[in-house]
Amino acid sequence: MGREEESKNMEINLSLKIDSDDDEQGEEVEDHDQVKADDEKEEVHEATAGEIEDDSSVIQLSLQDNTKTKELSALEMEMESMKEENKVLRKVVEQTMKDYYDLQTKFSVIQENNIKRKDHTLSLSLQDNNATSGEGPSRLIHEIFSEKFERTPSPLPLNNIDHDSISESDLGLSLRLQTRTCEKDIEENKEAGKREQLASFETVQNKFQRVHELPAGITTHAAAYTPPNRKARVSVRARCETATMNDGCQWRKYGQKIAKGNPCPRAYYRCTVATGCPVRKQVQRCIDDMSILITTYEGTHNHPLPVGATAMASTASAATSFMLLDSSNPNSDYGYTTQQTFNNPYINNTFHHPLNQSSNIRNINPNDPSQGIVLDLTNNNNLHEPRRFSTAGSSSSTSTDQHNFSWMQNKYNQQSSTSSSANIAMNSFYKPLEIHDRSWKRDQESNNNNNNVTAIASDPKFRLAVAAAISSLMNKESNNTTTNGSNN
DNA sequence: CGTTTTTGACCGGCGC
DNA sequence: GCGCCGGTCAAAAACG
Repeated sequence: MGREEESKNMEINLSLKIDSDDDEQGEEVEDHDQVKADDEKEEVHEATAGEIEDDSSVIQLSLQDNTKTKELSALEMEMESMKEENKVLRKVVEQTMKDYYDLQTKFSVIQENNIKRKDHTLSLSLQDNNATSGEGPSRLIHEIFSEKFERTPSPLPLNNIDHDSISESDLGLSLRLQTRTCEKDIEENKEAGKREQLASFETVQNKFQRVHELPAGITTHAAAYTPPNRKARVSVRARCETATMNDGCQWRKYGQKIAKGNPCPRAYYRCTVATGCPVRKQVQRCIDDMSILITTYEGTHNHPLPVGATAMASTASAATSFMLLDSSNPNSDYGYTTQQTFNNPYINNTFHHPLNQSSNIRNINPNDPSQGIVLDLTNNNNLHEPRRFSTAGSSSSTSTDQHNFSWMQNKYNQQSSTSSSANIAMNSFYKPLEIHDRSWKRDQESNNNNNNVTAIASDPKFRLAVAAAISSLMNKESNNTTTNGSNN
């Protein structure tokens, strides 16, 4: 801010200088003209008087004329040279201003990149193709599927996916991998970095493939970069009208708090699929957009997950794969250097949250995507106007805000009509999701040089994970449709 | 009556 | 040492 003001001042000062110079110059010119005109008048007047009064003085006067003409021409020459000098000076000032603006632009770009680097979030979007028409995400998903089935001899028994029967329109889902990194740095380290990252990714991938080959063929790379004494975490942002996002697991609410900085209460759930399952999740509305639900998962399930939960786990695995890859990037801010081992023989849906080294895990603000990995299932292009609850009540049910959402109304209806949050329709999980083709295209263009995305997108394991995630979602949806249909 | 939710109390880490 | 704050506990209430 200070710098901006300073620059404005500089600009103003400079422009004032130029103006004043111009004015002075103009005044000088005017003065010269005035002098010239006065002199001429005097000359005429004097000459006339001389002719009338004394003929002998004519020679003297003509001599005076000659000297004055010489003086005038000298003055004109001087003016010309000054004009030239003025032009040169203007050019110098213009050049300086140009340089200044160039520097300013570069500085702002650098600053932006620094912010981006700090806000190093991974965004995975599962979106509804019906929301808009477009080609970007659907093209990727098509690519993933076609490559998966045509090129990669899949060890995966993805019986839910029929290559012939699934078209992108049928699927209605698309996946977008977006990373925000310092593009300049990436460009600079284009060649070396690419090779390094790919190499390190492959190395670690191979390493963990051997250890954590999942039954479904999905490999998690998450374990490597979870610090000790810190449970893996990931935040999922999704537009959701219901109180909680259905992820296929059974959860029991054990607490609710109003966290600082967000009037929306944060709900604490623990997994009840199996006794002693250490997985917790926190659910909180986004303060900026109340339609967005931020779900933060923590820990690792000690039991096989339901299909719907597997979808989320797979997606998270894909995301954590990315994080692993990105952690090999020296530019990365992720501070993971240590390991956490898993006992889970089924699904490692370990979610990662790259914490600030000095921060305690409990200080994580789910609203703060800059603090770690975020699975963003929202359409940021169509962010609604910020909607806030009345802070009068701690519970959303007491809110009298006119922007009440159906999830608020449904909250108790659902709770009363279902014995478990897992019974909430799966549709609520991804139905509100929207597409963002424009950003996709933009990202595609801007990420042409992005090694991470390229590496991830071309990674067969990632593709498998994505495919598995989508297949699980589809399976769940079809089950739900059937269930809903039978219920109705 | 069993299960789940609610909600105030409690605990522990952290900063001042 | 104290207060703040996030997270958890557990008794009471609500629900099916």
